[in-house]
Amino acid sequence: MKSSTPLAPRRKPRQSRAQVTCDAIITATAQILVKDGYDAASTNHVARVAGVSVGSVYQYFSSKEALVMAVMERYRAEGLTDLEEGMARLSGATLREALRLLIRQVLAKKAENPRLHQVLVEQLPRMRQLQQVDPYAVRMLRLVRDFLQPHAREVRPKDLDMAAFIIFNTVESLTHVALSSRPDYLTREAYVDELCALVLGYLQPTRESVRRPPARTSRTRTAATRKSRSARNR
Amino acid sequence: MKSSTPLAPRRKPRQSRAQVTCDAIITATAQILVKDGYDAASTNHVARVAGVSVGSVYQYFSSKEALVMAVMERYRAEGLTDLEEGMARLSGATLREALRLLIRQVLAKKAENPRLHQVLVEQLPRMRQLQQVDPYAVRMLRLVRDFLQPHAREVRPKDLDMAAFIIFNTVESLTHVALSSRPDYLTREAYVDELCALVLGYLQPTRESVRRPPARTSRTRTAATRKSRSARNR
Amino acid sequence: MKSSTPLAPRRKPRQSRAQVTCDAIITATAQILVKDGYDAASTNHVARVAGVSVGSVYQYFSSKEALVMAVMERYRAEGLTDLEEGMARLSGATLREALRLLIRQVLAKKAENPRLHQVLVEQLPRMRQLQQVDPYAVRMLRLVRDFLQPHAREVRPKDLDMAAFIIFNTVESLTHVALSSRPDYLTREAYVDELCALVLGYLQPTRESVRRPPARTSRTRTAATRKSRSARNR
Amino acid sequence: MKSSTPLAPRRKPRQSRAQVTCDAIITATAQILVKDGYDAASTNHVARVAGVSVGSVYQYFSSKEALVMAVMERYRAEGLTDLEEGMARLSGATLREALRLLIRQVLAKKAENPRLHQVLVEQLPRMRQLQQVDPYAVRMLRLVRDFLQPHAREVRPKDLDMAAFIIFNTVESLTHVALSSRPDYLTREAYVDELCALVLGYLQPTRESVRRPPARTSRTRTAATRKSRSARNR
DNA sequence: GATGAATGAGAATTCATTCAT
DNA sequence: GATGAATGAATTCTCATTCAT
Repeated sequence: MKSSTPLAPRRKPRQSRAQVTCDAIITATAQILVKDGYDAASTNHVARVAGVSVGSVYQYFSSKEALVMAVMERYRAEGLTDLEEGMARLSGATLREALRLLIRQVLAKKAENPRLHQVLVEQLPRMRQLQQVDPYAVRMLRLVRDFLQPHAREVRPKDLDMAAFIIFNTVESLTHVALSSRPDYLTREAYVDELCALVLGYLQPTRESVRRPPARTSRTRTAATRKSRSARNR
Repeated sequence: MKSSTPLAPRRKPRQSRAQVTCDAIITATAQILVKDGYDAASTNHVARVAGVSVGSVYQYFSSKEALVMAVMERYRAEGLTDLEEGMARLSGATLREALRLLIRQVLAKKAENPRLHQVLVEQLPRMRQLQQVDPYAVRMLRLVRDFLQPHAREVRPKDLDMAAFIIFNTVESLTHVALSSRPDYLTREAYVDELCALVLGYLQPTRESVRRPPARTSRTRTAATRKSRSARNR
Repeated sequence: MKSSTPLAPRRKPRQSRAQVTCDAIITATAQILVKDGYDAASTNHVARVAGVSVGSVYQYFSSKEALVMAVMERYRAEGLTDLEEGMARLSGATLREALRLLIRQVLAKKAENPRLHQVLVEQLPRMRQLQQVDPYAVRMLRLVRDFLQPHAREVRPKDLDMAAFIIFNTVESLTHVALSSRPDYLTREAYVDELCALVLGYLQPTRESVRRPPARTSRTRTAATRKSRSARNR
Repeated sequence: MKSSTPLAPRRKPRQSRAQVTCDAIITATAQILVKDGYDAASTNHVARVAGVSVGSVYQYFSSKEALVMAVMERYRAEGLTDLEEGMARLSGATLREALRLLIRQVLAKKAENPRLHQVLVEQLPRMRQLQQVDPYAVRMLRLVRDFLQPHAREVRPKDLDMAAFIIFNTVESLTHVALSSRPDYLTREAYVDELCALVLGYLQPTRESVRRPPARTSRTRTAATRKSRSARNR
């Protein structure tokens, strides 16, 4: 349908005024994506909103796709940075604590600008057809894997790459799908609990992994919990 | 952008000839979606492939969206039926066995026509904007919930609706994402194992839920594992 | 720069109203080419002048080039037919007489619509890049060759294909160039004389080939002419 | 369409550095014309290839047309000089010898850079619309006329201006058309022979003008030929 | 019911040209 | 003199949709 044009920005602006223009264009694109969706983000519309001429848009972006790509890039770079920082702050936390923090962060990030998130995720497959590899996804997975690595022995899955893939995508998807079809879940602490239970139950199926607040002596607690649950379910 | 037209087929054709035409149109649309993607599925193209005139397409479908919607409807109806039948065949199976069967079925279904699945999933959000509620999703969730209900006492989550939501979307998403970015996973039994572990670990976190074939001496081994892990975590 | 699109008309119109539209489009294109030149013949402009929508233009012609091609085709078909008819009327004429008639006809044809002729000739090379072979040119040359064939023994050149090529292009070019840079020549009988002299001198260098009116007994006349000319040149 | 801007270079650069820039621009234009054709020769592209900014291009050339014009000018000036030199070397040669040399030279010149020649010839008409008179053509014709002048008495045509026009354009056109549609002819000595025959037959129709090497006993053979032909024609 | 010709708004993209720095 | 960012009119072409036959 479309000959594959390179999606990378066309030229790196050298003069500062060019940088301003370039930023304005990306920002305008994001705005339109949020307000009116992908189809409304025509290059002319973007130019108009950015307060520049179409020509300027094409000076920096070789196509409409490149434009969306740039927004995506920016958004995902943020996500990556956030996650990196989040993880940096995690030293000393238990796996359970760490997971809860990270899941909460992912939810918060997406809830921050749900519309943009939504539109970008919807366009991802389209972009992937054009870009063979998705360096962002690769780095994200690596991050999760590196997070799991030190816990390798406490954790059931042997294939940490697959585990990272599963965990990352589970959290992403469940956040995303809640966002679009059960927004009420996003504000319910129970949902976070369940996500944590899901991931922890996957990583450490023999532990009781859901009760909050975290107990001190895991062995005893587990036994207790198990008993009490049987009681409840009776 | 677009005035919201009703997406239901325009007329239920009563004559069998008309039914044939209508089917041909849906089939043609599906074909094109699979072969060339959403953008290529122009109404004229569909008409040509279906061997009818554009006029006839508009006789049965009020818009392009209605067309895609019909394909989606058909595809999802199949999925629903499959799941219903799958569940019907489940009587007597343990939760673990049942889950494995169902997960395998979902994977198989999607792998059957990955391209169509992909395109339709990509278009889902677009459709959702037009249809506020997604009756298919509702029924799917109900099905999963009804499946969980009899196991309510063996299972940790108390909010079975949320559990159904989480399980259903987890399996769907992980199948989908594997399809598009890790097709190799689809053929690896280990991936099915992990999905089962994920869901079972969520539903029954205190049980050992992954080893295959299912261990007979689970209690002992579980205890042992638990001990060694506690040791490590100390 | 441009991926090579097929230049043949897109669809043969089946309904008569379509034929009307199609003709109107070609006629409008020709008009614009004549009045404003190639660059002005934008598809929108053509549509406007033809009194149809751009969409209709693209229904029948796959690109702007196809449009010009159609005009060319029509114009050249006329030229071919004219030449065929002209030759049919030639039975019994001597080579000299025949040539004079044909040359006069070519000149007349081009003078008939000089502007159109000019524009089309200018665009020929562009079209040739798109169409590998030029069937019209082939047929024209064959026509000239077939005209020479019966005279093969009266005529000096042995390679009749090359002779046809040379004669045809000489007459064409000299007509064309006169048209664009010496329009005064077109109305001067002397110019026709010279063209005849050129071609005849090429075909039959030993004959005296220019004097008008045609003499009866060629042998005597030739001798006489030769003598008188020497006298003049003295 | 376009307001008629003067086509002469904007400023004659006096500083040598500027001259270098100016040359670089013309050379770049020529290069692009050769490699990618007229449409690809955008001013920005030219600037990039020339290693200057668009602004600099417009410092020296008032428009894109002026740019192409400059290339044309340069190319044609070469042609003119070549012809002048060629003629200067001709003293003592017979008309026949002279013609053969000149024709060969024209062919060689065009074959030297066929692509450039082609592009420029295609653009000639466009340029002519802007420049009413073509001083180059005028000078070329004068040159040919001056060449004919001394032979005025050996030569049939009396209107030497028209003769120059015809000869010049015949040779030019037949070279050009061979270049673009019968490149094989360019390397065949027979083609040169035929061109010579054409021109000589035009200038001196009573002489035998084609046999090569030039016959010494032309009178006898000519007579013989004439006889046999008359016989055939009888 | 069916056809397919016609529509036309609107999309992406280019490129000659200007002008502030 | 030189730069290159910015311009924006203009162009090609598509496609969902309508409606006369």
